[in-house]
Amino acid sequence: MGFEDVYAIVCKIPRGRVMSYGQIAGHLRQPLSARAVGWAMQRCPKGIPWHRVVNAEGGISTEMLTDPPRLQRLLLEGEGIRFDGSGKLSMSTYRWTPKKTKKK
DNA sequence: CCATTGACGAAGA
DNA sequence: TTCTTCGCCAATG
Repeated sequence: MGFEDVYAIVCKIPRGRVMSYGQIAGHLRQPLSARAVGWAMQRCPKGIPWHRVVNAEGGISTEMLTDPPRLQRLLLEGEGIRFDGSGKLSMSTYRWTPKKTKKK
């Protein structure tokens, strides 16, 4: 499983929706590789909607790591996503489930 | 080859 | 509910 697979899925996430690292790993048939997905995202090439990837709790994992800080949240809010008082979004509301690419 | 780390996550305490 | 531990994958020293 190459990072290309990860990027391919991320690119399919529609505007205003999100996916978690573990969810993406699951679609690559490797539900235990959430961390590897995170690694891939950290090195994601430009041009992909990286901000639509959040952790399983609906929280932002890049809060203090972007320039400027909280950039991811700003981008998501710009797509209409609302955050609660804990700085988290509702996964049940915004989670996106791509079609299973039948590529075993 | 082994140890450590990291945009993760589920299970325990 | 919050904090800690452990497992997993890929990359690095």
